[in-house]
Amino acid sequence: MKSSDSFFSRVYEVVMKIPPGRVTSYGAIAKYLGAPGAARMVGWAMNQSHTHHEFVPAHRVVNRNGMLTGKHHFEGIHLMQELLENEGALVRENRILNFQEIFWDPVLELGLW
DNA sequence: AACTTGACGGTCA
DNA sequence: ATGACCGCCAAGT
Repeated sequence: MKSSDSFFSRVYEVVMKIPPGRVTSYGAIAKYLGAPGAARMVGWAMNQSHTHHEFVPAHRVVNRNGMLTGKHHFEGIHLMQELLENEGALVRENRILNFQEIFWDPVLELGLW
């Protein structure tokens, strides 16, 4: 276990709390974890998310513009989009059209302590 | 051991 | 509005 594992675990913990049909951003998670500016690390955590013992809905994490920047890391080039659409998100051209409506901010939903 | 590369995001010109 | 820069720091080369 490396020191970074705790950070990664916290990221997974938050991501797993995202309700189906809702999405959040890398930056929002980083901010919630008290590491504003470390959004890239959240992205890296998602990259490793498959190693976690529990299912991590990484498809519910997009960038701040609601764009599916991580779609290439899923098995199928369209898997991420399909998963989101199955949950009610409106996706078009790699972007979530109703991003504002379904955005789930951990700071607001879980509280910033 | 040094340098590059990111599933990012805010700031400044 | 657009684009360059910079901080973040783990992994890969």
